[in-house]
Amino acid sequence: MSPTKKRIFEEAARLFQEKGYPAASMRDLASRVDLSVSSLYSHIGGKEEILQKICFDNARHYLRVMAEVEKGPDDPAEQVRTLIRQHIKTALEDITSVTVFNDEWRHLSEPYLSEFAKMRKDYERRFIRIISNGQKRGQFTDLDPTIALFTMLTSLRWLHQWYPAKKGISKKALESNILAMLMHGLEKR
Amino acid sequence: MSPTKKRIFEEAARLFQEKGYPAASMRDLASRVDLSVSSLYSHIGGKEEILQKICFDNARHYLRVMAEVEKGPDDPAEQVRTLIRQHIKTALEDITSVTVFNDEWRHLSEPYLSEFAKMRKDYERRFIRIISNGQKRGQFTDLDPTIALFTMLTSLRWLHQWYPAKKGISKKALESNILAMLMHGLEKR
DNA sequence: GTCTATAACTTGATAGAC
DNA sequence: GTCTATCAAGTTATAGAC
Repeated sequence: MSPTKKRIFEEAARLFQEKGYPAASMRDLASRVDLSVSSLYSHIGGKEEILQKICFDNARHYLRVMAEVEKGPDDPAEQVRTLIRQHIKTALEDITSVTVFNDEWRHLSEPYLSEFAKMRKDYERRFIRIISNGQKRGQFTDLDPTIALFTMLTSLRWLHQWYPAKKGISKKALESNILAMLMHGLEKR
Repeated sequence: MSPTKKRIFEEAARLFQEKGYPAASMRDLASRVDLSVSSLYSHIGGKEEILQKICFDNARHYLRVMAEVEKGPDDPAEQVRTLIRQHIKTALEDITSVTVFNDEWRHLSEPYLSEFAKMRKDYERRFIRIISNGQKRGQFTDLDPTIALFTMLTSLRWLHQWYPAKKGISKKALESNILAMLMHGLEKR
């Protein structure tokens, strides 16, 4: 990918995060990369192409991690911990892209929207299977697996608003705190 | 409020939830309430007025609940439980409005945006104080209070996508599962 | 309160010169 | 690959008749 094209994608991700996809205009984007609007179209096919790349790159990434975890040791508690750690790691490494992936995917048009939903559903199904396994072995509390899953997945969504501002806390500390919160909860017992 | 005005606000909330505020047009809204676009303006001042009402009604509600909790028994664990229960209750009772409040507030224009941010920050500050109190008394684990707070607050944000589809599970069961997950975590110990 | 018609503006995208 | 100029469609909102 050419340097200009790369810059366009990076600035677009930032813009989509700040304003949301529909409110982000190609004029905004052009001004940020210091090009005219029409010049953008020498590098990309259109606005939605950018959203598609962000969404599917991330979806593929998460599915790849899931496949690795499934191939690894058959220990549900460790598998869940690995998945959460990966979510945190990915979110911190490329918080802009992950945020857009999380919040803006619904603005994909068909048939991309359906394709994306399928991948998402697949990921959730496989995650829930791991949680169910852990419950069968008595490692996990008998919560509804879906509730447990979504509580974990969404609890990472505040990072992009909050973490950049709070430099005092290290990535390691952040990871261990979130992991402790989700695995052990707030209350002592 | 007149019945027509009420219907406009209700349909608008649904529309904002489905498409997001910027992508929801007054034409969409007019068509849903079976009026012409111009007739909408006999009932409301404009598009953003609807968003403002949703955001500030909810913000005031949450702050009112917080005030009651602060006046109640000085037991941090019980206070946190009450707050979470209230979040779940409110979300289930008016899931559309709460979702818009959560996801679309950033599209408020000034000075409303700053006013809203102030109320939000106030709520967070007071919630964090309760968590810190619980930690000082040894009721809570020594997590970073901000991390604990946002993990709790955002973990409720998936309800609107998921709960309407999954009728098998009762509100009571949902509440106890989420509460258990946040207070005790996934893992047995 | 309702409508039709329209103003004033922004949107994504393209034509065509250089 | 860059630009200026422009298009066609969509946006919120209003004027004014009934």
